[in-house]
Amino acid sequence: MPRALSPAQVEDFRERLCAAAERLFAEHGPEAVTMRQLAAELGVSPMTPYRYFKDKDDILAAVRASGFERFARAMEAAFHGEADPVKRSEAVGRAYARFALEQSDAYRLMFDLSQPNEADYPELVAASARARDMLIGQAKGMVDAGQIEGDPVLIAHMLWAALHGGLVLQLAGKLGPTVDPSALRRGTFQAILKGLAKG
Amino acid sequence: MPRALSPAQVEDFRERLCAAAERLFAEHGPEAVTMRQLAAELGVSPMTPYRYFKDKDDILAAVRASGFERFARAMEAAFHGEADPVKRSEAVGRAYARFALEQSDAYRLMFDLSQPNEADYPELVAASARARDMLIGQAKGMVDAGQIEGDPVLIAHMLWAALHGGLVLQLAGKLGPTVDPSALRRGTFQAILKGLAKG
DNA sequence: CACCTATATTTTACAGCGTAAACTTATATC
DNA sequence: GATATAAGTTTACGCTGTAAAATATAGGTG
Repeated sequence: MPRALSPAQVEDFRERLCAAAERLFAEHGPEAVTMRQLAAELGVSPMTPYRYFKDKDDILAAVRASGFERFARAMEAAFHGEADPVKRSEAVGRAYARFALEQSDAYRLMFDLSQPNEADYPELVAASARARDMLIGQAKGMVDAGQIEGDPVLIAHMLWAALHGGLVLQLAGKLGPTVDPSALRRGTFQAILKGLAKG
Repeated sequence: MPRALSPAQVEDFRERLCAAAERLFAEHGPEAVTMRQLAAELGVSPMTPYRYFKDKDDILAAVRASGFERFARAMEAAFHGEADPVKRSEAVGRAYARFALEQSDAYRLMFDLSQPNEADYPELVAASARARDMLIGQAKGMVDAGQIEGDPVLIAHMLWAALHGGLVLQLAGKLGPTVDPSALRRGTFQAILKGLAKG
């Protein structure tokens, strides 16, 4: 079918390849997955993906960006499902943790420290920023509601860092056998909010 | 010089190779560093390292273990430099953050999510546990001093997760331009301790 | 209809990878 | 000094990502 691939066809191929890549990257790690495997998965020759992606790194960036998009969507859904600022913040926090644990492969890829080529991929930057803005808006809601006091941006990052840190230690298997990850998250959240309480 | 390599010679070669590997891994990422480069760095043939390490993964594990060892030493030094439990906890926290930032390449390698082969390398497990025990002991000190209340193990992990999370977000460049990383760490620490304060 | 042209796709090819196996070299023991 | 043995090198193989060349297929034009 040469002569002009429609944008829809291009997008379709990109999505199918990303889906396969996410599954394989998650299962074996990005380094262990070869372009030949990826191509075989879609039933095309090894060089075909290069018409749709610059190179293997570009595929990884696309997979990570799609992860950030689903991540942002999950938190936005939780946000819109609750009206009360405190309940909202709890719901967003739960959505965050649920995403990280249920789609831990995606989460791992998204926050992998050894992949900081981020700046080269605008889509990735945008999707990542969307997730961060979500968290900041949510902290602002709690401050505006008079629940806590302080700079909403700083507070958002405090909660984010604590949540992310706990999840990352859990995923890395560094939590020690007696620590319940869920209790850790709840305890940290409560302690921080109590520490920031107004008055 | 065949016939029997003394343990000291073996250890010497291992250490020299680890030093070179840490530098190169940090600079280019472990995947981008080849065995041939590593060998050339020591002036030996590409296969010589295989007499001292099982394979490339084994070298990475050794580098990470040595990072954890220096990490534990840095915190232990901070611990012994202060007597008061609260000052101690602050000093250990500062030592933690200083290590993560000054030796960020090592820290990155140590906590890289995509390297969970940990269990296969007892040395690595031991060195990692030593760092964790340090943090737990320090939280216990604060609880015993009556400063805060709760399960010391849980509290240690709360502080650890918050600290690690903030550092990891900082190293991944996800903090946003208006957030001062140091203020973030201090704020989180204070909020958690205030939230856990006795009475 | 046939033909040409533009592009999607495949084929081929290459340098470089980790490392197994064969080979070389040099000493410690007899 | 001969020999056994371990350290170190060379060679070789099946991979990898991907550049370049070759092929196949569609639409526009006569």
